[in-house]
Amino acid sequence: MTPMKEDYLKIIFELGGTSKMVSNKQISQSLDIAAGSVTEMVSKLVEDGLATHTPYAGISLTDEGIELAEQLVRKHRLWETFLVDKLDYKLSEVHEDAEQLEHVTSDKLTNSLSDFLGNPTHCPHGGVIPTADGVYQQYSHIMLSELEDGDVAVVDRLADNRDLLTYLDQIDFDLGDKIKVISHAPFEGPITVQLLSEKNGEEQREVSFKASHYVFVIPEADK
Amino acid sequence: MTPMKEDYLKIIFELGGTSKMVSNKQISQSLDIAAGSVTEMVSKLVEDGLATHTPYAGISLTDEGIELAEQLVRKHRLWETFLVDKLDYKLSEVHEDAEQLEHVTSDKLTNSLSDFLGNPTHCPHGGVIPTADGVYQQYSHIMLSELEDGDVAVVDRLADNRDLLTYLDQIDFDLGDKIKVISHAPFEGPITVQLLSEKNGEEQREVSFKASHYVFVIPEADK
DNA sequence: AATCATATTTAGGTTAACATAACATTTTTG
DNA sequence: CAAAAATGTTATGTTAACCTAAATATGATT
Ligand SMILES: [Mn+2]
Ligand SMILES: [Mn+2]
Ligand SMILES: [Mn+2]
Ligand SMILES: [Mn+2]
Repeated sequence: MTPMKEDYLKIIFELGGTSKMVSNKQISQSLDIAAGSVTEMVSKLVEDGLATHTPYAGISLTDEGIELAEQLVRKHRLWETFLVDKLDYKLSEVHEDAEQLEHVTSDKLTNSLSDFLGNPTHCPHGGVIPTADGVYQQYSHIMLSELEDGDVAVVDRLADNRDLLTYLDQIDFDLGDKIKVISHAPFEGPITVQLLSEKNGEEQREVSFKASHYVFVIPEADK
Repeated sequence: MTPMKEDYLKIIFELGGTSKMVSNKQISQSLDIAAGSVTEMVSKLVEDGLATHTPYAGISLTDEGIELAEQLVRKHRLWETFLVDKLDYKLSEVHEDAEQLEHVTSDKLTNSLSDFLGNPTHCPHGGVIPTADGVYQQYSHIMLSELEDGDVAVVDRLADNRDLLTYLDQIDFDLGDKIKVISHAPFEGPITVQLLSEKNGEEQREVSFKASHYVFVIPEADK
């Protein structure tokens, strides 16, 4: 394994390669690597028994590939937790360092770190941290964009993307906020939501249409 | 910069390349890399303005090279401190993880980590941790092997070598111990020392001739 | 001073991970 | 459904970092 192979595995995992097929283009764009190079690297992952590839159709992970990707996600998210909880990083600052650290993290280090952090179950963005034996609990996948006016939900998870997190930081929109959707502006305009926690009184936030697709929520139990 | 270039810089630094010239062979043996590859890499460091090279004579670091090497030592030793102080690693276990982590440690991470650890001045082996602005305090360089029978000294620093540390761990010989040299066995036999701290009563330790060259001490002030 | 041993450099070759460009296959669309 | 557009693959080339082996320089020994 190399850091590059690991990043390929992780992105295929994150693009849904555990269940469906992922396209060359998705990988190419996510990693900013030429399509031809992706084909080449994918064929190595196939040789290694970590992925399957049906030409022109797409790429998926094998069970072994999934296992490896999960452990990478575990390492990544443990480091994020460390950086935020212990070193006081901001949510938007954490990604680049974790992206590097994950590749030089032995199993011993991973488990020691997890213990040190109190074996956290979620990273600072709300993502689930897989356990050492690869158990990956269910997680939220309802986008804020899917809610309708009047719906109430808790912000459960944010995509791990620097630009998004910087934006949300700026408009002071946080993980854990309980919100009520007030209105949808037309033409892919922003979604206005009201913050429902005690501290926030009547405060509202406008979340851009695009950002609303990268914010995941748990809707309030029906009725 | 790449991890490999960084390791070359660091080893030249550790071999004394700040003041004298270091030979190709020393680097080659320390890194376990073929002599020809070392020549090649050194010429790249020279191109980068980090080292000077006089063919057949040797290699030294430029001021810029020294600065970079120091910051690497800083990162390495901060990680070692973290692993031992926070994650409860044994002294002999820290090296390999720190050797990797040092290469993926941004300046922000370095300084945050230092703060988190209370800005330590010494790594768990007793080595000095350079500060962010590259100040590198004086450190001990008198070897245990240089002491004579009857001399008293404090164990101040241990070379950062896994085999050595595992050995010292086994014979229960620690950093900080105050010792009195009892005897030198002939034919490069072990040095017998007595532990002088309260807890240890009359206990003695036999330190191998070879190991005694990798244990640095501060002798008790004359008389 | 000539020989021999050792250290160093140079030359030529390999592998991993990219790139670009040409070629092949799908998919979309008029 | 034919042509155009998009996507994917293959061919070829580059760079970093190694290697081995041959050539050369230095230093030690007779
Ligand atoms: Mn990564
Ligand atoms: Mn995260
Ligand atoms: Mn290293
Ligand atoms: Mn150390």
